[in-house]
Amino acid sequence: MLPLAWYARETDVVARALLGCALVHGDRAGIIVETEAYLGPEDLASHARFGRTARNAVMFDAPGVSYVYLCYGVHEMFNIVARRKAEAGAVLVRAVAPLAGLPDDARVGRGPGKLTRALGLSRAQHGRTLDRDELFVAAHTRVRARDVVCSARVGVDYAGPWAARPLRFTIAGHPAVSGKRP
DNA sequence: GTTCCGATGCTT
DNA sequence: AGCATCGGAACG
Repeated sequence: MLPLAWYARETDVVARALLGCALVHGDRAGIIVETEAYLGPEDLASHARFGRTARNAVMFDAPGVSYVYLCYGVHEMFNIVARRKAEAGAVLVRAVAPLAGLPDDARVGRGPGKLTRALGLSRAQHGRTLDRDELFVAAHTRVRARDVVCSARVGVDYAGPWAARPLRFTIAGHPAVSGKRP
């Protein structure tokens, strides 16, 4: 299990480091293959851009805590608070490959809304520290630097200059990465 | 194959 | 009003 201090680094560094790690919820688990870093209030794509609100408050608190919210009224999104000294920061987990307790089908964890459904994550897990048997992240597979692709984040075109920043991290060519097939 | 659109509810 | 999405319908 990764200790809470592991998340107390720059948000983009944590986003990259989460690739290949196992996200475990109860008896279900997936290997993280896609993440996005959302920086502090200056990041116009981040929920933190409006400052601290009722929804995003945990982003401003201690690292290693889950931030779960409902998107488009339909999908639960699972984030992990991660930052060093910035005012706020979180990593959106966008895709996992089945590891345990899931159908052996890359599609079930492909996309941020799909993975939360597959792993049974919802706002019930919001604000939980990731240091309990029930919900945690563990080191699993080492991912080589040349197997990591950085690109622009998905669905943030409104964010002006921040939309193009390479803050999305994927394992190159992995079948569970969201989006179109290459 | 691509593009378009409705569902659905919470946030500012 | 708009959104850190998804799946199905419509179209070529």
